[in-house]
Amino acid sequence: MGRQPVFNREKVLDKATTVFLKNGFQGTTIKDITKATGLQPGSIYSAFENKLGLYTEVIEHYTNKHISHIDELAENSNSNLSVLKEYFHLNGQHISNKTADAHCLLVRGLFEVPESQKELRYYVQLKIQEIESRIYTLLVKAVENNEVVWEEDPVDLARFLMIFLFGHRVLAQLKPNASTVDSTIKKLFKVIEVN
Amino acid sequence: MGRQPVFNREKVLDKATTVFLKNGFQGTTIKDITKATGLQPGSIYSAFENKLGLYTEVIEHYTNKHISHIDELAENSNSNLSVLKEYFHLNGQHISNKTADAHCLLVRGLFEVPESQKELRYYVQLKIQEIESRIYTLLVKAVENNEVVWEEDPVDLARFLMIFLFGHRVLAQLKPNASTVDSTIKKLFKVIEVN
DNA sequence: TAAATAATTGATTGTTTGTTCAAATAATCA
DNA sequence: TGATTATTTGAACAAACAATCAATTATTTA
Repeated sequence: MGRQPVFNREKVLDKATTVFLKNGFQGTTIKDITKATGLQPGSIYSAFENKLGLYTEVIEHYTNKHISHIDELAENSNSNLSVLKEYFHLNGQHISNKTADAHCLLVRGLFEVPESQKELRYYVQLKIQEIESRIYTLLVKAVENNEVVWEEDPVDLARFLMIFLFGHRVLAQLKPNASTVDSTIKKLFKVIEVN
Repeated sequence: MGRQPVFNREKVLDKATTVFLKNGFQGTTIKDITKATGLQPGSIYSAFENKLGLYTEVIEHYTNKHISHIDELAENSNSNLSVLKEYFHLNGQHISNKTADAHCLLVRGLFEVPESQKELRYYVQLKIQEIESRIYTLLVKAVENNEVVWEEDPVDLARFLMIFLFGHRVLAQLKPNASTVDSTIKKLFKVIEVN
């Protein structure tokens, strides 16, 4: 009974994502959100409780998209190594794409979600772990299929790749050109690949 | 003529560094600074112009310390590779030290200094380049001395190591344990080292 | 159609923020 | 010592902020 929300929640989250991606959590005002979404403050607060509630939902939205993207890549390929490569190269293209906002909500969240927001911090860390575990699974299969050489625990290699991904997110802020980014990724895989 | 400032500028910068390191630029209020330094708002504004001026000087202060630390390491060693290793391992120890604030002002600055603050953004990028160029110089010498194997341009390897350093700064936010961090660094050097 | 229910509006609120400035204070120099 | 010059003080200010809520509007159900 009663009215249904007049706005499309997905679309609002997409627009809010863009704003948070550009300005971060602390750098984004409710006014920014009202401008971007066309919603009034009251509507935002009624739908998302408060700024942190909106931000949390934006992070969920953003991350779920990202993770299902990885899963899609994995489904449409029979080589585990090539899935990893493609994922890294797509990320690389993204961070060297000058027109896009090459921030990462999760990495950025790690820096600016204060210690006091324990739940949200934990959530961000959990989502990063989910990405790492996808990489781990792909690596284990790749080692089994002799696509990758790694004598030790694949957990370490997954962590190694994550550090590299993190590093690229920071590098993104330096607006590197695509060829530089691409060559660093190639070097990374040359290290672990069976040739 | 007239009074001299009653406070020690270095000490004030050190205390302000701690605050900015903990809360970031946007997360730090002048009140936080007055609490940490014991200075009144007026004194801060008289000495540093404004919040951004203080922050800029804090970044200078912090980075100069960091860079002279690298230079000291280089002076007190005759193996260029071991200088690099030590630098990376010291960084690794720092980010896995639970008691320390393992943020990095420069990396964090990249994320939260807004595009509009062009000068400061440029300055942060410049300081990062200074670190990269130290690493580059050490690498060139290490390759010359056959401590490191790298067929291609050392510029690429320096960039590769920087990405790794960046990645560790992000990893720091996940409070990794020291052994994990240490093993990732060892793996990194195993890749480039002559054995 | 009427009553009930829920979302939307947007001016307003109470804080918090960065910043200012006139008065007070201390150091310097002649 | 006295005059000058600078810093220090901290209350006060305007602007920006997250959040609120009574009034309004629209939708749903009976």
